[in-house]
Amino acid sequence: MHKLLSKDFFNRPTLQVAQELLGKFLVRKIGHRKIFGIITEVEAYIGPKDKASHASRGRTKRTEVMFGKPGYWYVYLIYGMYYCLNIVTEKEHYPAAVLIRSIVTSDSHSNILKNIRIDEVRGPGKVCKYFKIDKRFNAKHANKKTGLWIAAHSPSERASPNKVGREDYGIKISPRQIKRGKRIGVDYAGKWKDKPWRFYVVG
DNA sequence: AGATTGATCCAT
DNA sequence: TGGATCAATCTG
Repeated sequence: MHKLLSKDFFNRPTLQVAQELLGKFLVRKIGHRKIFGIITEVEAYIGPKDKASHASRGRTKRTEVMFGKPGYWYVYLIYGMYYCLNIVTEKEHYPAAVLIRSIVTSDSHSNILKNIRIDEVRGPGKVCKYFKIDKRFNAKHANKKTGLWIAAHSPSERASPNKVGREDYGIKISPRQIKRGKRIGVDYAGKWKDKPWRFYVVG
């Protein structure tokens, strides 16, 4: 089983969701192929007051999705060139989301826990490029029908489930592997710019 | 450090 | 309607 993360997972405090997303699998289905990666870096954008968040300008056509239901994608174009992927969190009408900044990837022939052929994709623009994500996903539910979702376990068909040392066991991130820091690229956000709402995996 | 690039938002 | 801005990335 792939254990697709559901609305209940995202309908919680954003800082908690953000940290728990580390180690989860981002999965993109294109035709019959699946691309997947393990989430290694995220940032939280929380509430209507957070000046670093697009939602601080209120409900607009663009930010509407952040005020919507948890478990939906918020995808926007930045600098006219790069897409950024967020997953909406918390209850409807409270604007919050988690930006997925980095992943590590491994194809189905690899064994992640054996550390064979792991590629890092660092930066939200590069994550979207790697997964072929664009505005079409904006405001879509994160599920298999959409073709883009988050799972607790690897979608690999090859690995055996529930065996330690196999991909399908999932990735356990210990608290000591998680670092916390300021969000990137939000120096304009006044007192909000220094909020330690970025989480990333080391080692 | 500078260029790139276009959707978005708000003040004309 | 115009123009500043921007949750980034690449090249020097």
